[in-house]
Amino acid sequence: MATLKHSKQRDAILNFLMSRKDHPTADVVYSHLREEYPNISLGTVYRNLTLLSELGQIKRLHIGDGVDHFDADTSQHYHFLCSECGAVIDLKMETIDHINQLAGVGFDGQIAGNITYFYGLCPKCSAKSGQQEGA
Amino acid sequence: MATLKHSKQRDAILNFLMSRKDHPTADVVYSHLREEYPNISLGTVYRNLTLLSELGQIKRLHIGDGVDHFDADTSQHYHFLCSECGAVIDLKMETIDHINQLAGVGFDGQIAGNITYFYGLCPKCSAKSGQQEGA
DNA sequence: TCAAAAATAGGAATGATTACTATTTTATTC
DNA sequence: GAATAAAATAGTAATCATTCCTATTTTTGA
Repeated sequence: MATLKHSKQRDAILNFLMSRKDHPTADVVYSHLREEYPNISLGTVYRNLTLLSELGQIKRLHIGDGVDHFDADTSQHYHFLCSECGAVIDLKMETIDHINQLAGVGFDGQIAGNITYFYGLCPKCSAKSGQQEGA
Repeated sequence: MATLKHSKQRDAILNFLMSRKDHPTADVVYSHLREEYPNISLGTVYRNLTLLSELGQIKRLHIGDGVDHFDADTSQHYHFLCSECGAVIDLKMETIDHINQLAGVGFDGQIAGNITYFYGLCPKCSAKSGQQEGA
């Protein structure tokens, strides 16, 4: 893969990801892309998602639910995972990179960064649970 | 599984985990346990690791390398993942739970906690890389 | 000792992801 | 615009971690 060649499928995958504020899995991307490209293969979706993340155009998220999620927003932000419905939501918050310093205290290696995500109840599930308790 | 019955295999799995300060995968546990129990099955290892983690006696770690790791140290601590050799190392550092407050600013859901791990070069790989640069 | 419940061994099944290959598409040169 | 080489695709097979299934064995309490 010396020089990169254009592909409609890759463009469509990136465009689809950019149109979403949730964080789709490869399978979700595949399902939606098939509406426009009925013959697109899951392998193509995976290959391009991997390629795009290696190019730094998207981020691959391992949030511990056993499936990779993808995010076209490459700006600095954090993720929240709803323990109830599994939704992955962006958190626009100040950086917490100062924790790297805390982690480095008394550690002889080099801390390059951290992976952090938050969990709990998303706004929707939080509202539901509030109602039920009240009822 | 109403009442829990004793099993030598489960004890051996927990003992093995407690004897290690790294964070073995199910397959590593399986390989070592086979020395003592040549007929132990991988299914038994997985079932007991899952059971023990549900009982809160061990922790299951998703560190994003595609394989689950297990940790018999259930006390508050953080983990470091070496980008070079894949080692998982304990970091004894002060709590960073204040980041939950930061994450909650302007978020309508409920933040219950965070999953955080650090990455970079472990002490050994850090030393090696330093030598090579110098040579 | 006996019986019921739980655990095991062994292997099959699942599900996400990657690998393989013949064909198609893209980009470049004439 | 045709010829060509490189890259991408579709479709499918393979891989790998993990879970599920079932007949047999172990544990435990009476």
